[in-house]
Amino acid sequence: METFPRPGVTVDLAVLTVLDASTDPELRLVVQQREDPPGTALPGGFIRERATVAETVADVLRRKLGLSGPLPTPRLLRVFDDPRRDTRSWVLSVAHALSLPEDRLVDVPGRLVPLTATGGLADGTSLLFDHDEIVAAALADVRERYEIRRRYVDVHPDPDHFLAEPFTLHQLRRVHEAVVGEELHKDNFARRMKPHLTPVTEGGEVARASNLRGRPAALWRRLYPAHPGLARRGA
Amino acid sequence: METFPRPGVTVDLAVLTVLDASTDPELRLVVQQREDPPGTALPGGFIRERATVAETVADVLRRKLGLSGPLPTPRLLRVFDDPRRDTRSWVLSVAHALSLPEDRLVDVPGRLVPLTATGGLADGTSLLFDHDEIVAAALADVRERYEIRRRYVDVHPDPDHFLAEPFTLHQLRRVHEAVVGEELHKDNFARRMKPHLTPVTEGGEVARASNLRGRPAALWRRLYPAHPGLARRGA
DNA sequence: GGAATAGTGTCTTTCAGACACTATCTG
DNA sequence: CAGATAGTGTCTGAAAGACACTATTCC
Repeated sequence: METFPRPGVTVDLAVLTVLDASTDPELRLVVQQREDPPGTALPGGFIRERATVAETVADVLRRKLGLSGPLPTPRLLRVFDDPRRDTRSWVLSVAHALSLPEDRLVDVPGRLVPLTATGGLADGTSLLFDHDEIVAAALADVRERYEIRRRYVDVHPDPDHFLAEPFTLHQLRRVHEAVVGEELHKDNFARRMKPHLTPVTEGGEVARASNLRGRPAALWRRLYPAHPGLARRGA
Repeated sequence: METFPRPGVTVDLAVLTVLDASTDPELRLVVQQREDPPGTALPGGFIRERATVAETVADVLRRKLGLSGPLPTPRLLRVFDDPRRDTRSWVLSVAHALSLPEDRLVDVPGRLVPLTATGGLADGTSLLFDHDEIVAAALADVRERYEIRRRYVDVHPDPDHFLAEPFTLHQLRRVHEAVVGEELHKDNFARRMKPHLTPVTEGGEVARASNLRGRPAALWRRLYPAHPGLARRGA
């Protein structure tokens, strides 16, 4: 078997969350400061010897973000392979998107930055390397799974579990709006989601949220544990 | 910057074509014999120093299949990363699918094998490494782009240009049936495709195929050069 | 005319999109 | 009661799926 020069292989993660999911939802991205080339970048790291991509993702989350325990399946975006993407060495990035609920990111080192409609950083700054491209791909990816305007496609109320259960249809709709970046009709949204939700009951009655004003909203749970889209691509 | 052991990185290609597209279409896959581990496998090769994935795909096509010139964009399936997928060394595979019309594969070294409905080889044999998984992913990928039973999704008459122009609606439907593996209604198929086709005219009249029997069918061309799905994922 | 293939009219069902209405809470 | 929020009835338009019919050719 021939031998060839081997590229460095890293995993870069676009970690997305929705802040204030139950009150005033906003999509955010985890970024961190780096020193080696100074600047802001996505968390990432090299694949260790004979490790899988999934193991490397877990490793980056633990070492760079202090996260351990069960994790949602990272979603492959694509391989970033411009030989000049890192000026120091030949490095491929196997870029992934990962969604986490806000409560898992409270003590994370780094910042949770808002995004523009096209996936840029809302403050107008740029990330190191080609990480801006990775973020744009991650935003497109998460929107595709939350986008509800399609038929014959699996609908899931909250594929990435951004919102804690139980929730009202209003809260769920606000989360969807924060992800897809546009407003949705409450009536059509409710009709679409209800087949995939189950009402929370309490003593035979439908449990209701205690609103400050107005009619209390019914509380719901997801019917399914996870969206098929959370599974690894092609697996 | 730290240094880490680096994996070998290969590109493996599931090259698909439709044989006899205009008469009796059948979806086929290119496989080749290997010696190093003896067996049947997909064409593939290592990424050369500071080459991109796209360059490596072109390199594999030229060296392994004798193909050069303009090529359709390969579609990333996923990264196959089981550390035991190649027993000899630690090798990642960046697996791609690529579709080519039959006429570009006439002199290709290797075999054009038919597939089962689930992406296995029709003769029941297995490919080396995890290449059976790659083939299943490639079949799912091409079917997704030919699948016509969806709304709000781009329809393209023949995204991968399996069928030479001009063609009849019957020929086009047979190609779709060969790809998706099920029969389609001719009336609904025609209604769906016509907005994306333009009739071939000859002296002001609609050109027609000279059938052996029955009413001659009108000839059509694609309206668009290529399907958006042919573009690289996330690009 | 008969066989064969091409092509269309149209009915039904489904569902997104939209509007307007009703229901139930607080103060 | 008014104000606010939750939730539903229903109309319209678009398109899939299906059936049956018409059209045009060769023999």
